[in-house]
Amino acid sequence: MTAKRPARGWLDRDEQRAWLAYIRLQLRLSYEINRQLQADHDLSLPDYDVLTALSVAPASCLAVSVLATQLGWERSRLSHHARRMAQRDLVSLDPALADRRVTEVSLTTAGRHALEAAAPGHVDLVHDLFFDGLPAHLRAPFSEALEHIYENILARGTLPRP
Amino acid sequence: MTAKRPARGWLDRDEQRAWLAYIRLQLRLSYEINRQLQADHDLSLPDYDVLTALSVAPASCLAVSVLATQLGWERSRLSHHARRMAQRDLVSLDPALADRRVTEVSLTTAGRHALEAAAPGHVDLVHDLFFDGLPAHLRAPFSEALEHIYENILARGTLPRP
DNA sequence: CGGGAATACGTGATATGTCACGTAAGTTGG
DNA sequence: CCAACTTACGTGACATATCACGTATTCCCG
Repeated sequence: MTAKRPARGWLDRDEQRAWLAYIRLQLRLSYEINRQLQADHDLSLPDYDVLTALSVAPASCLAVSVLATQLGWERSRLSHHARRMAQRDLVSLDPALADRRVTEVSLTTAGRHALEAAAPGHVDLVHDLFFDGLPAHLRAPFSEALEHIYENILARGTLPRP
Repeated sequence: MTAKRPARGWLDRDEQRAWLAYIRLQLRLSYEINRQLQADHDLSLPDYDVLTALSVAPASCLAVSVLATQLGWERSRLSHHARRMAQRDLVSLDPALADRRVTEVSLTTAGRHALEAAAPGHVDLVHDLFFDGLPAHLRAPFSEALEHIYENILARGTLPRP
């Protein structure tokens, strides 16, 4: 009985459908979102992700490692990126008092303003591209499916749990 | 009556849930997949996408523009990327006979072998991370939701339809 | 036919991401 | 209290992506 699980190395028909749908959606969507942020606000999507994560953190401030884990980035990527954002005065980097190995990334006033300026347009785009295409009756099962898959990746993936 | 559509610039509770679930899934998943391909087969995910698209094309060969549109890439990105892949002998680039403006990208024998070597491990990873987390009863609505959103993006996005 | 518009690419400068490695600060067992 | 380990980052070399622009070819229309 091999009906539910095809041979290793292959996807069955339904799986192919789901995977193709996921992949091509993801490609288009990230492209469009990146493009809008860049054109309208001089922010890349990674910039926006960093600003958003900081804005919901206590004191708008997180250690590099913690922030990297939350975003699902490698630390060294964040290290480079944060330095560049600091040059643009979107964040600031300061050694932590408690543990001097730690560097804390915090949102500057300019960074907060940039985020507040970009958020409405970004959210509108998400609405137009994403939610306007998602029929209401599918929203709950869709979220549920995403959450299940996410949990599974946390459990089996190589990256630490946030 | 503003129940179904919140003010411009914001997401309602359900929408936030769906969007957060989508974003964080996407981040982790692309990270893990990239990582495995790179570590096991010296291919990036973009490399893999190019090889896959070519492998299903007639004569394993497509014009740069056509391939770029299929992948949802800018042409110049593909131009650079294809040149690098050609240096590694994964693809070859030749001017088309019919229209000399056109460059055709085709799969080399080595490229096909690289894809065949990488595909099973890649597919297994997709299985483990993605489908093992997706309950069977959610698979159909999940695919349907993705397809609806994709269609909407094609209709409203800036990139041409494949 | 001839000349301007459109199409298909390539390129060079620059921004961004990745990998391997190094250094410094904290932690711990003897 | 100090040598070995671990943790937290930064850096430099390199790979990749993006943007603005240039060139060659084809199309189209008067």
